[in-house]
Amino acid sequence: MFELLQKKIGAQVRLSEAEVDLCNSMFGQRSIRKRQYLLQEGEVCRYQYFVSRGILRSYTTDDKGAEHILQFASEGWWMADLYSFFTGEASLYNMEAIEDAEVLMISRDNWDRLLQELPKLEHYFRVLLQNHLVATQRRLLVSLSEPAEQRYLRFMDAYPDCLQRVPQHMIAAYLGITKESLSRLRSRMSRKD
Amino acid sequence: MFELLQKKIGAQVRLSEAEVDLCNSMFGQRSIRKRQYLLQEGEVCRYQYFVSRGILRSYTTDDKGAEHILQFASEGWWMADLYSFFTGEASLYNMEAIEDAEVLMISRDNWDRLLQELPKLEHYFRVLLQNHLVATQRRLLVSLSEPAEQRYLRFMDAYPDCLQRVPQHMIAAYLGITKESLSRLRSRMSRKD
DNA sequence: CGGTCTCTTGACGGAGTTCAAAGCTAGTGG
DNA sequence: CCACTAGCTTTGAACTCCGTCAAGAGACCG
Repeated sequence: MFELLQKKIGAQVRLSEAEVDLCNSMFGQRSIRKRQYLLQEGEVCRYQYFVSRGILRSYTTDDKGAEHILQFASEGWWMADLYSFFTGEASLYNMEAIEDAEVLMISRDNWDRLLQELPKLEHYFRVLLQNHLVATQRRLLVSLSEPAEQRYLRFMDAYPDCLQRVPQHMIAAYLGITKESLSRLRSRMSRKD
Repeated sequence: MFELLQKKIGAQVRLSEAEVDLCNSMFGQRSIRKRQYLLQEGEVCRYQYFVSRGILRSYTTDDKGAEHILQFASEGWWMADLYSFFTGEASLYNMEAIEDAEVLMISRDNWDRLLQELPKLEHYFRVLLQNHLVATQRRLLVSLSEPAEQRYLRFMDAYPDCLQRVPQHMIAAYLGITKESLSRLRSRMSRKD
């Protein structure tokens, strides 16, 4: 349950056994079935989630009812609406399991306590955020500058595991195109090679 | 020169006078004229920059020669290619002054030293990154889900100061459309009201 | 002035959307 | 074990927004 979390933290920060135990004690666990929600638009995001099994997505729905996916999170990834988590404002996002999943979760109170007890962890979270920001900026520029086909190729390259586990209409919603366009694009590509 | 920087840091972390001096001593300064570069694609980003006067932009150029703007940075904003800064890899981005500007700059060595001496600052930088990430994620979803006109309205709302100081073709490059499209969009909008 | 930077306008083309329909697959219950 | 349904993918035809290419008009600066 906690091995993966500690492996990720351990890659950035050295913790004693007692510190590891303290850290783990701050987290709760939860199992969630395919198609169930961890969070729905309008609710406050009360936890940061760490995926230990399965795969989740976060997304919004626009005025026309189309979904737009912010993130897929499989084993070892974090998921949260940080704005809502820290401000207590209602979230704009939905978080849903694509497969049956298990998550570790930490509340705002425990998070504050954790960082107070183990200030070293600020470093871990800073690096985490930094990597997240770098990746998000890349994705933004790619989505502004490249046509759908290249974005799909990049996606396949960056997240090969998702290809197997995520239905295509969700990949389309991640890339910013319709499922029909992705379907056509794929058949065009397979005709070529 | 340093007041603005300390004002921003002070909003997150309380520093003694000695600590403020230590912090400031880690930064260099540089003046830069309109249209000059702080960084060009292919170079390593050796500094993180804090804008104390003027306005900068970071952008990429795609294979067709079109520019795509990642960020505008006016007084009080940070600018850097964090990936290049921390890994030493070549940067994908260009950083250029839109107006004559003054920046504070901190090298990688000094940055490491600074965080070692004043670990409290991890907190400041984590919050900074967090806010940046939240804003970038919003922008990404908006760029996937909303038509150009609404994105322009949002931009005017969020960065009214940039409207005055940044030429329109750069705003177009920020929104992900061509200068021609933005021009037409604006004339359509002014005809309405 | 002459050149560069900026914004505008027009005609045409293309990538992707919308709407509608049909096939395919997997899970559920009788 | 079959029948039925719900979710997923594919295909077609018409349309639309935006990009491309080209030309011209102001505005600012040396």
